Amino acid sequence: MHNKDMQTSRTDSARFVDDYLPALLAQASRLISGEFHLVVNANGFTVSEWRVLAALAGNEPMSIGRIAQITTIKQSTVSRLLDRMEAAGHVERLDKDGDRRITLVAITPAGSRTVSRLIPLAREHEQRVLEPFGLQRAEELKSTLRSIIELHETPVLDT
Amino acid sequence: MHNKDMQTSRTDSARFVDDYLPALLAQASRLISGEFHLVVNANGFTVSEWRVLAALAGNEPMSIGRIAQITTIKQSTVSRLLDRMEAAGHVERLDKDGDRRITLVAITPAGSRTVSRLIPLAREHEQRVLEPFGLQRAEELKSTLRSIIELHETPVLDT
DNA sequence: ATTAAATATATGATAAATCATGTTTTCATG
DNA sequence: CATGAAAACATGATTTATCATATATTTAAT
Repeated sequence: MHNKDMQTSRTDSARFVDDYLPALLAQASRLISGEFHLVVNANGFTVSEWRVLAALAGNEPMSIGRIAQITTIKQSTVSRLLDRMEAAGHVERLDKDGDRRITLVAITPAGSRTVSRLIPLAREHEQRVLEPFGLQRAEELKSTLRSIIELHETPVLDT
Repeated sequence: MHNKDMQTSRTDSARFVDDYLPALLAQASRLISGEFHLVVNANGFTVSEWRVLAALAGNEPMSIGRIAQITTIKQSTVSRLLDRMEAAGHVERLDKDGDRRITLVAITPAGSRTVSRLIPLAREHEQRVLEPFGLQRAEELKSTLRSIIELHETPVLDT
C-alpha cells in the first residue's frame, strides 16, 4: 500500500530544482569538479588553489583582482590562497611597475611544472565527462556557458 | 610600445580555463547563483540554506542524506544547516518509522510560505538569464546539464 | 601642490564548510 | 540470538571562505 516511497520519494510533478538552471549548474559543477578534486588533492592542492593555478596557467602574470574575477573567488580569499601557494613555491608576487597598488602574480617554474602535469589529467577527465555527448553538443555546451559568463561577468571588484 | 597589456592581459593562445568545462561550469554557476544571492540574503538565508529549501520545495519529507545528494553539500554540513533552519522554523526533523537511523526533513508551513515567495523571484531571475538564448537553446542547456548530473551522481554517502 | 575619492590588496574577526570520528540503529551471518 | 559490518546522522576540531575594514597608492579636482 505504500509503494510510493521508492528510491526518489518524489511526487508526480517535477521537482523545482530539476528544472531550475542555477540548481542544475551548481549540481553539475560540484559533481564534476568534485571528481577531479581527488586528483587535485593527491597533488597537495585544494580545489581553490587548483583553480587559481589553472587561471595562471600559460599566462603572463596577472593581478590579484583579475584572478579573483576569473575564478569567481572573493579578493580577500584569493589573497589568502596566494599566501599558501607562495609559501609552497607555486606562485610569486611581483610588483607591477607603473602602479604600486597592484600586485602581479606569476606562476613559478615549479608551479608551472605541476600545472603541466595536472592539465593533461584535467583534459582527460574533461574528455570522459564530455564523451557521451559528442563533439558538437560538447561545443554547444561550452559555448553557451561562455556566453552566460560573458553576459554576467562584472568589472574587477570585491564584495 | 607596450599596448599588449590591455584589459585582459592574455597571450595569443586561448587560456586553458576558457576551454575547460569544469572551469566554465564553476564560473557560470558562481556568477549566476551570486546574483540571486542578493535576494536570498535579503530574505535571511545563506545560499546553502536556500539550496536546501529549494530541494525540499513541494516535496515530501526526505532524508538528510538525500538532501546532501541533491544539493551536493556534505552530509555533515547539511546537518548543521538544518540546525539553523530548524531553529528558524523553516524545516523540521521527523523520525522515519521503520528505520530509526533515518531522519526525515520536512518543510514547515512557514518555510513553505517563504519558498513560495522566493520561487517566483528565482524563476524571474532564471528567465532573465536564459532570455538571450531562446527557448530551444535554453532547454538544450538544461537537458545537457541534467544528463551530466545523472551520469555522475553517486549513491547517498558522505566523504 | 593639497585634498577627496577611487582603486588594489591585506588582515582581524567571524561564519561556514569540511574532516575525522562517535553514536545509534539496522542488516547479515554463523 | 550474538556479533561484526554497514548505514545514517551528529558533533568536536580544524580548515576555508567571507565580511568589514585598514593600509597604501593613484587619480582627479581645486
